[in-house]
Amino acid sequence: MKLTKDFYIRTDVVRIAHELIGKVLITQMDGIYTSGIILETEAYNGVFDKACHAYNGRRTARNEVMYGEGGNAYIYLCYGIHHLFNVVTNNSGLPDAVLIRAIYPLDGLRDILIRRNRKLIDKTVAGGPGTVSQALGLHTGLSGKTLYKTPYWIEDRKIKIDSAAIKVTKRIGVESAGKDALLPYRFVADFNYFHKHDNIDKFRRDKKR
DNA sequence: CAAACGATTTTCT
DNA sequence: GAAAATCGTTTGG
Repeated sequence: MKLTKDFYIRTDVVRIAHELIGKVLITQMDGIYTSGIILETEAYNGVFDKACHAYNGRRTARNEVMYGEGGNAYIYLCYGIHHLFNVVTNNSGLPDAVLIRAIYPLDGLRDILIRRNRKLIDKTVAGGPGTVSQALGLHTGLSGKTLYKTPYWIEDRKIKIDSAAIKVTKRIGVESAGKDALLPYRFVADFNYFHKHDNIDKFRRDKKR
């Protein structure tokens, strides 16, 4: 079932980042349906978090959507090349977000491979925040839309993950955030946890692949 | 208005 | 493992 407002507007962004592991991120646009199981996330704790775009209340045209109500997506361009997809959380005025850093490709594998210019599904197809967006067709032009309907949303398909299989670490690429760079805000499940899953097919909606 | 800088990925050695 | 690619956003003068 599709996640609704009550999931996103909660105040504990770290908990939400943890809970998003194992949920399914879906895009549907131009007649193409693609999805993946969320494998890796990072929490960005609003104005208190030096690694967050909204640290100390910084508010610009780019990050404005972070200040809106939880349940919208914040997509921005990183390093001039990569489109990074974030889930905005918390209530209006509290700019928290969760960066989706990796997925396990689930539906629309043919289209995902075409978008990524690859031949086979492996952990490099959508194993980083930039490649997640490329695999699912996400880009900055889609920033600020609601996660309750197309072109993108998140579902709970009741995929069970052993809690011991979710690693907690410091975040990637935020060294300049001082002591905040050490916070345990990153959650990771291994690609192979699903790739070797006996019954992964039952979680697919696109049975043809 | 100029310059530096990224919540990264790919390629080449 | 190092280095290039690449450009909108932010910052400084």
